Amino acid sequence: MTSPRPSLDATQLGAYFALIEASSLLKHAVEQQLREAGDLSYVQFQLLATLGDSPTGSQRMTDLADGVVYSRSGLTYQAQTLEKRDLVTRTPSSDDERSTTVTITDEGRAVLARVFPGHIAVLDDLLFAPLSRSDIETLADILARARDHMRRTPPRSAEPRRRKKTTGTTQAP
Amino acid sequence: MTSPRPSLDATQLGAYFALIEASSLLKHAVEQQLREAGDLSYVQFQLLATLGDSPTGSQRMTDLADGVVYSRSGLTYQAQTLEKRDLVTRTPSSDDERSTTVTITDEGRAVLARVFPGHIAVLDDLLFAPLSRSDIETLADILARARDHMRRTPPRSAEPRRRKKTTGTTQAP
DNA sequence: TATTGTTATACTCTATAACTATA
DNA sequence: TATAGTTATAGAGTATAACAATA
Repeated sequence: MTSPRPSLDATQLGAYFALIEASSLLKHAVEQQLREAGDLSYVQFQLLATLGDSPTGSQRMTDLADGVVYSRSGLTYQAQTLEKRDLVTRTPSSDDERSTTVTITDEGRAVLARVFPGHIAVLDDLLFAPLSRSDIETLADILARARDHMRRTPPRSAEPRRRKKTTGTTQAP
Repeated sequence: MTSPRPSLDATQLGAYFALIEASSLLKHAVEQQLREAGDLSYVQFQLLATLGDSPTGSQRMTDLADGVVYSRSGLTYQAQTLEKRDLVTRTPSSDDERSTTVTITDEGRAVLARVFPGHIAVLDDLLFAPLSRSDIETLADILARARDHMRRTPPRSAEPRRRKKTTGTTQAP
């Protein structure tokens, strides 16, 4: 199936560790800033930012879950939390009664606006400061390719929630 | 203090998102593999791997915490969990009675060995597959610089646990 | 007094499974 | 029957603060 895997070489190990450590340190710092500036967790920020980016300010739950969160119940939990704070509203979709449309409120946008400057400052200070312009471009290019590949490659067993077209032959146990 | 921060440009945003998303997807996949293959969380794996790498198979709690975990109580919790499973032992340090020395056991090494092949397979399939040799080298270089910078730049307020040398003038409240 | 580590505790987050309702 | 979402629930993980013991 997959060829022999003796081990990783030094370069690969270095890339792996650097990726994990850098993202972990960055996320930690960002989480702290988001908590202080707007009492938001990272996931909550991601949800608000996703909605804020959308032209309508709205998204279906499932689409939100695909982008940000990994389980549906987890998203329900976060959506409830945000709704309690009046940062989003949830309404039944008009076209498909099963769906719920989540919409960012003015207050939600206000929190985003309050949080953004510090957020950017953290990124500038921590991530971009030691990198050249071309470093950043290269980084974006390489990691985007890796990310796109990962999105295309579902974790071995766990089949994707969202089956594009039932290929049919998946008749196993 | 810090100069005006209008916003991030497209490249910066791309690099930031790609970093967060790629690392998040990768970590998720790795966590699943570690859980299935050895019933380990990522932090637990990091702790075991750190100990396994050490020439003596041992580390002081504080040194472990510095490298892997963020709060000391969090490390105590994880160390207890690992000790219950006989994957590590904890003993008072001989030189400094306050310290605890954590040591990986044979069984801990066995779990590591059981988990490694799959771990590497996930990295190969998900992270390295879409990247060229030189991509990987470049990635390692850039992210290592970013990581080192972040380690040197403590989050604005929270002073580092480990004060190198008391600069003295910190005479506040 | 400062440092190392543990404990008690509270809270956030996530996931699984069962359930409802609509398509 | 399949899909969208919620609920109940349980478990893992983390952090804060108070504490004990040693330096």
